[in-house]
Amino acid sequence: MNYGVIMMMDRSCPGTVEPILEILDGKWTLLLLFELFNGTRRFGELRRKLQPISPKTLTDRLRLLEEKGIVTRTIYPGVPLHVEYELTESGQGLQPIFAAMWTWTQEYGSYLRKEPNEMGQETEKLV
Amino acid sequence: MNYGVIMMMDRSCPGTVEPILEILDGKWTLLLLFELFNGTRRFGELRRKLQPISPKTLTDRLRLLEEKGIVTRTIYPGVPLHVEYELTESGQGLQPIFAAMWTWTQEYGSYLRKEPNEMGQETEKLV
DNA sequence: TGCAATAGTTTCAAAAAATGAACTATGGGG
DNA sequence: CCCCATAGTTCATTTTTTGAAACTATTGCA
Repeated sequence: MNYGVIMMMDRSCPGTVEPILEILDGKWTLLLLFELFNGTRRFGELRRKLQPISPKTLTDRLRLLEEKGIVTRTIYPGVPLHVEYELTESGQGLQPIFAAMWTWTQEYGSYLRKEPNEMGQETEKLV
Repeated sequence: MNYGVIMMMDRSCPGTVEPILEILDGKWTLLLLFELFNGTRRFGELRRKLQPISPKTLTDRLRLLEEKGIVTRTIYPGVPLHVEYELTESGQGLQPIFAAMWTWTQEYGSYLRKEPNEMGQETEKLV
C-alpha cells in the first residue's frame, strides 16, 4: 500500500486543493476549458460549441474563470463588436491535471459502472 | 503557445474525462477521498472527521463512490456491528490527479483571487 | 425487557445551480 | 430611424444538491 505522494502532502492538502475544485466545478466547465485549450474563442463560438448551454450560464462560468485568473477577456470594438476569451498562463497550467485524468481513465475507466454489480466486481463484503 | 498533451487527446477527451468529474463532484468528496487515502475508515470516523456533514450526504457520497468502483464496503457483524470503507485499486489510482492539482496550486495558487482586480492582474482588455 | 453502540434511512425543507424567454446595448449601413 | 450582428443581462422557474431532525435496524448483555 503505497500512498507516497499523498503522504507527503498530508493534511494540508485538502485545503490546498479545494480552490481548484471551485474552478473545475460546474456542469459546463470541463467542455468550456477543453474548447479554450484549443485556442482563443469568441462568445458566440463557445455558445455554439457548447449547445444547448444558455447564455447566462456561459457568462456565469466565464466570469468565474476570469475572476480566478484562468481566462482573459478581450473586447474588440467595431461593428459588430466581438470579444475573445483566452487561457492565461495559469489556465494553460491546468493541462497536467486533465492529462492525469486521462491517464486514469485509460487505466481504470473500464472498471467504471453505473449499474451495481454490473461487472461482477465486489465492493461489498461481509466478514 | 504549446498545447502539446491536450492536442494529442483532442476532441475525444472531454467525453473521456467526464466520468471522472462525476466521481470528484460534490461538496464533500474531496475531503472524503483524502481521508481514505490515509487508510481504511469506518462510517462514524468519517462522519466525525468531515463534521458537520450530515449522515445522509455521507452515505450518498459513499454509495456513489462504491457504485463507481472507487471504494469497497466491508461489514463486520458483531456487537456493535461496524463497517469499513477502503479505496480500491482504481480509487488509489486517483492520487496522481490530486498530485497534479497540488502542483498546480504550488505554481499558480498565488494568482488566485476572489475580488476582481485584487492583485492588479489584467484579465480584461480593450483593443 | 430494554438499553447501548454502530450504521444507517426517511421525510421534508432550504439553498444552490441551471434553464428559458425575452430584453438591452452598440454602431454602421440602407 | 430601423435593421443587422455581436454579446451579453434580467427575471421567473425548474432542477439538483445539501441539510436537519427524527426514526429504524441489529444484537449481546444487564
